[in-house]
Amino acid sequence: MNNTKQRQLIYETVQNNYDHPTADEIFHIVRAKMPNISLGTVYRNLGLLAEQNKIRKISVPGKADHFDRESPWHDHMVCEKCGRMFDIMLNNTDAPSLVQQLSHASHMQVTSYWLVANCICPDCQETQDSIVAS
Amino acid sequence: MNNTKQRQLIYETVQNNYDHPTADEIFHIVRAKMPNISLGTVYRNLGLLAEQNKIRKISVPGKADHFDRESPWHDHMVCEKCGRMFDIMLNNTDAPSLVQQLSHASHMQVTSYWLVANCICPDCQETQDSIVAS
DNA sequence: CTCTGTGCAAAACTTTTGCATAGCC
DNA sequence: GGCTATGCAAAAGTTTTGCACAGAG
Repeated sequence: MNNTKQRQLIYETVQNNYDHPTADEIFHIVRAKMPNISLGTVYRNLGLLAEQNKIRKISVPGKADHFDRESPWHDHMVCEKCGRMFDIMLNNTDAPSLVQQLSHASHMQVTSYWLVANCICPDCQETQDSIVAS
Repeated sequence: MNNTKQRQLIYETVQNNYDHPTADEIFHIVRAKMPNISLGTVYRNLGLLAEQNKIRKISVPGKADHFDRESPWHDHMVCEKCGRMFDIMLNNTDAPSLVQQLSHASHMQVTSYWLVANCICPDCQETQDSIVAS
């Protein structure tokens, strides 16, 4: 895998971004610094980088995929009010991992999973509370 | 919501099918009985029925959505060899539900989640074993 | 009769791909 | 120089939507 300027920039962009951007959002960010880069290149490199576990791809039902910087394993939640995506560490206790729970319950070999939870984030919860209270 | 022949047939088709068909598969099944039905009608009704919890929509990353008959809550696994989809009951024990686990770990209100696991099903596991053994 | 749903086709949206050219090693 | 990657645009795959007409209540 060659080390091209495009690939490097795409990688750094994801790695330095904490907002779980989509491919299209990454395209626009990257394009500000490299005006000729194409969307195809962004998709190709996001796919390759994710395949090598240098970044992570997060699928969301019915929406475009999001991408996350490389970091210790965690899951994701999406606020159903504002749409922002949040990280969540499911296994901060010594409970069985979700893969273990799934294997155990199914009696099959489970290799991985996709999980996205719907939540109401603290900001939106507060707004909701103040509406209810008023 | 009117009770049309199309809607009724689509509903029955999903309800009587145990293979987690996609919209397109449902379209072909239904079309055998009602040759003029359109794909748009199938999509519209699957969406409506899922919204009213009369059937369930199961998203799979990078693939078309699948649909499942109405039945007690369960999650889904996809065999990474043969692609078949299986039901799984995660909560057959008295362990905390996944929603509880997520709420607890995140300190947010979790309303629902989407989960699809990758597995190797018994049939494919067996094939694999016999290859290894030979 | 009125309102909702259908059929058809076009469009929307995301992602992938073919191909000629450019750039890395 | 050879091989990989890029840019561009077209295509693929799934799902949604606009509109005129048909059917349900």
